[in-house]
Amino acid sequence: MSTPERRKPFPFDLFEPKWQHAWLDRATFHVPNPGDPAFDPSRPKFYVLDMFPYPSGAGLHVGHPEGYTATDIIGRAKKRQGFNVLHPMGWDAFGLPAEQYAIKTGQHPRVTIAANVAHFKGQLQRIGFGYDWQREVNTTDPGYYRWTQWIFLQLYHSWFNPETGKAEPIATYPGTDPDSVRLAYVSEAPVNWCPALGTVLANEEVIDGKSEVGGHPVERRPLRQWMLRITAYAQRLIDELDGLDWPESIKLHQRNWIGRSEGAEVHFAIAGSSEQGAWGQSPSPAESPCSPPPAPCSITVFTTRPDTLYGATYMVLAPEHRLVDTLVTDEQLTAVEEYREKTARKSDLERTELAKDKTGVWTGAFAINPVNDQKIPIWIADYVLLGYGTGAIMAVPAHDERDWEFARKFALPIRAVVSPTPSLGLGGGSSPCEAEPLECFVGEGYAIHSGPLDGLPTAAAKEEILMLLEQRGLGERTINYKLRDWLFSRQRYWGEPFPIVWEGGRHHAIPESELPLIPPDLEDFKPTGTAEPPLAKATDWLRYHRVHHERGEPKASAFPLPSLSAIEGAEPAHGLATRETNTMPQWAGSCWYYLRYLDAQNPERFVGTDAERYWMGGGKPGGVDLYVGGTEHAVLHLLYARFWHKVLFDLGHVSTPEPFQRLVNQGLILGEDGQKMSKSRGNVVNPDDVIQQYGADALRCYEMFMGPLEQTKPWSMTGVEGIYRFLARVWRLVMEENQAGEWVVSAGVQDVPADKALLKVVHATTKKVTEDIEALAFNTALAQMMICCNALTAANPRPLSAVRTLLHVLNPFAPHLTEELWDRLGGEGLLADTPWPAYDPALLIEDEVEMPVQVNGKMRDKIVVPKDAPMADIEIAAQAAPNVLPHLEGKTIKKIVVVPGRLVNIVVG
RNA sequence: GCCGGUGUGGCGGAAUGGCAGACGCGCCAGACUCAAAAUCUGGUAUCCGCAAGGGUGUGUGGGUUCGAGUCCCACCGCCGGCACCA
Repeated sequence: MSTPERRKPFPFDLFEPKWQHAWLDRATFHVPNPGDPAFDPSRPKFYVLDMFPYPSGAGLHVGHPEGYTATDIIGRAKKRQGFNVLHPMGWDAFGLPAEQYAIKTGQHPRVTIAANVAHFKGQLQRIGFGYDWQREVNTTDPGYYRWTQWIFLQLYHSWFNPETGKAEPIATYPGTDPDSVRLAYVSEAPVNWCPALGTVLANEEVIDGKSEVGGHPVERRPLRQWMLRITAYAQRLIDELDGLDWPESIKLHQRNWIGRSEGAEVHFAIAGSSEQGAWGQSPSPAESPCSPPPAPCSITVFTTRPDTLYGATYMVLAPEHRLVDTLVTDEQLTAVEEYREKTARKSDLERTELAKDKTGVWTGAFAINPVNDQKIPIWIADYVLLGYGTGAIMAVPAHDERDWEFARKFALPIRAVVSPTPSLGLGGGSSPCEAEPLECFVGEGYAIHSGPLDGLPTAAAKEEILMLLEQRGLGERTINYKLRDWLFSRQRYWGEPFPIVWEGGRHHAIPESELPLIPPDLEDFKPTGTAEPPLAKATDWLRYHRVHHERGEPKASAFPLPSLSAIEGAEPAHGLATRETNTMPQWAGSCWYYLRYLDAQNPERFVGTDAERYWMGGGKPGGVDLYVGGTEHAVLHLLYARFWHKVLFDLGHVSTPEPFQRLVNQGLILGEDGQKMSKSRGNVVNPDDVIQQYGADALRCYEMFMGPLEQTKPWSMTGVEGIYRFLARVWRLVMEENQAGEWVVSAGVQDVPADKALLKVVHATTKKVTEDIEALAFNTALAQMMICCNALTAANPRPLSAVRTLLHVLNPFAPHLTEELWDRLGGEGLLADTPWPAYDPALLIEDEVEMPVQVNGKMRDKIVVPKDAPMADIEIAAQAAPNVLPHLEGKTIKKIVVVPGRLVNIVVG
């Protein structure tokens, strides 16, 4: 015989779907835009945003609902507190994860994505999230990526004007070669090529020499690629963090990633290539045949310590440096070539992680240290990176760990020029001292053995040498950033095609009227295995036929597009032009999705002006009031989105300089074993199973009760049961079973006034929950509601008004249960539409207060005194307390500290 | 190596410089039950004590203060990130 399933403590399986449908049918969480008939301009706006998911085949894991529940609680509470709440959701569906999944299953990504989106959406709806589904976006929808392509064209048609510090239309560029300054440009630089994935990757997508997706090896390879000039915004991306309410750790992370460092570029003449001795002889740069701007006979280095220039005893170029070929002597040619080949074969991993042991070879050439005319050897070594600074350094082994190591290994001279203390420098003067220091000193101190700099503290020495270098044209102040331009093209099928055509080796934008540019419907969308993108297989699509616009140029065009024929003098209608076959990276769609939500259906613009001003407005730099997501996006997504937003802001398309005002990172949820959840560990918790067994409200409340939102914390199934029991107690507060086994409203709930103590608990709960939601302290809000529930359970009869208040404040956490009980108790309309309760602070004040009494800081007894008893009375009562007396015996009272309403401390000696 | 975070009962965690351990889990006892589950009630840091009460206690060691989990200094452990960026 089959055992009937044990009866559930409350019928969540029946009422949860019911209320989910009610919210959908009534569009409870739809919010109108300015201009819509239902729009209420008297309400303030609140834009609360989740990081939208990749709809992968695996479905949601319990990490997703953590942040999503937090924002849902905020959104539901704010709505009931009188805000127009925008809380949307969408799908980040282009890119590698989706495409890899499609390849694995052999189905077209369009098909798998549609299925995955349906799956994800169903899961989210079963948790009861109050999203405005009328604003749903999908980055792979032509109506969406049309505008991703449009934004790319804005980048393509713009340049960063250093004078104004802003992006401007390319037409304002005074130079002759606009292609050299566009924010979207083509580069031939070496890139991270991943053979297994068949694509290049951004620096950020390569971890330890392996691809972030899949962990495949990555190698360096020169390829023609689209780049976005994010480095132009480096300074603004640092500076404008200041106005944002982000965790300091994330701001710091971004600052470090951008990696600003102040220093100098110094020009070193190459010995033998021309006359040298610029320091003492020719103060005027114009007179020197070999003076800067750097001619081929000099090497420019970047340094943050120009004050150590006198200690530069050799020089190192990156092995790939352009000048190596011209510098190398015949004797050293073989060694250099061998070394360069060996380096090229090394993976990034070998070059950095494993290779703490320095390697390098001498080129045979010498440079001249411009301050003392010393001949110093020029080496190549792979500890110098081509991509940073000028790809060349002056080596100061006495004051740089890496140079020190290298100099020791190859027996190069080491010369101390900074002393940690001023006294050590006294005897030194300017006399050369070749005695090698015993250890490397990288800190700041006082210059020694440095001619005119001697005795100066490091900061002043830097200033002095910079002045001298600049006077003589031997160097200049520079600021360098670690941040590189953003490699923006991928050799994959599943991404936005570029709105670009090639003709005679040159690129041109297609007109906006031709957007969206839809990719060809390839049957075989797998990577080609070569650097040739899959789109190149679509021969028909590839051929570009210029569309003649009978109705003239499209209206939204911000800048007149150059005519192809005008530039090339060619006849484009004959198929001479071919489309760009690269596609955009996954990040493209997520760079601006928060803007599309504002006006998701707009066919005319990427976002309507009024909608953008309203939802992003509020007088702060960032428009989104609260953005919740994981730390894994601390630099990539958040930096890219800020960059695009600033470009759009500069060009006048959006009204704020920053996208996200307040950012909160939810913490990682670990498995029950305290380990990171993963399939291989078998500790993955599926939210569907939790809902099946305990209901959506229990899932939501447990995720919030686990601990502080931002903290990493382990899952516990018994913890879920604890919350489940709490929800069941709330249910039984209102409902009981009759003899037929049906749930009916309990006779214990009566319309009677609450007594004073109960009233206090209820109002204290309203206060605490209201404040804790604001502070995102959901765990303590739930703890208070448990206290309230326990107090109500003990009350007989249970006052209806008090029960209702608990339902009010519990509603954002457990929306289904509270909606059901609200309905059973005869509440009007949906609880989700009901105004948030107020509390009366007067009810929280006690007539009498209990005060602990300490003697010398140790708790001894407690006294109860009237709320506003005079200090003197309190002191007397405290000294008379039974458990205090023995501790005062034989001692003299030195002092009595009375903190009104808190405690008394009697100090005795 | 550098940067950030974090250390509180058996567990998750709570605590504007003012009663450490709220709330929940677990455990123990009791009620209900023929019995169990569920539910309800009470207890539960640790040591001494029959108890009243007392000693100790928020990673370690110092300091500031009438009073420190909280503030300051120096360490230690764990977690995360960056990593030859000149």
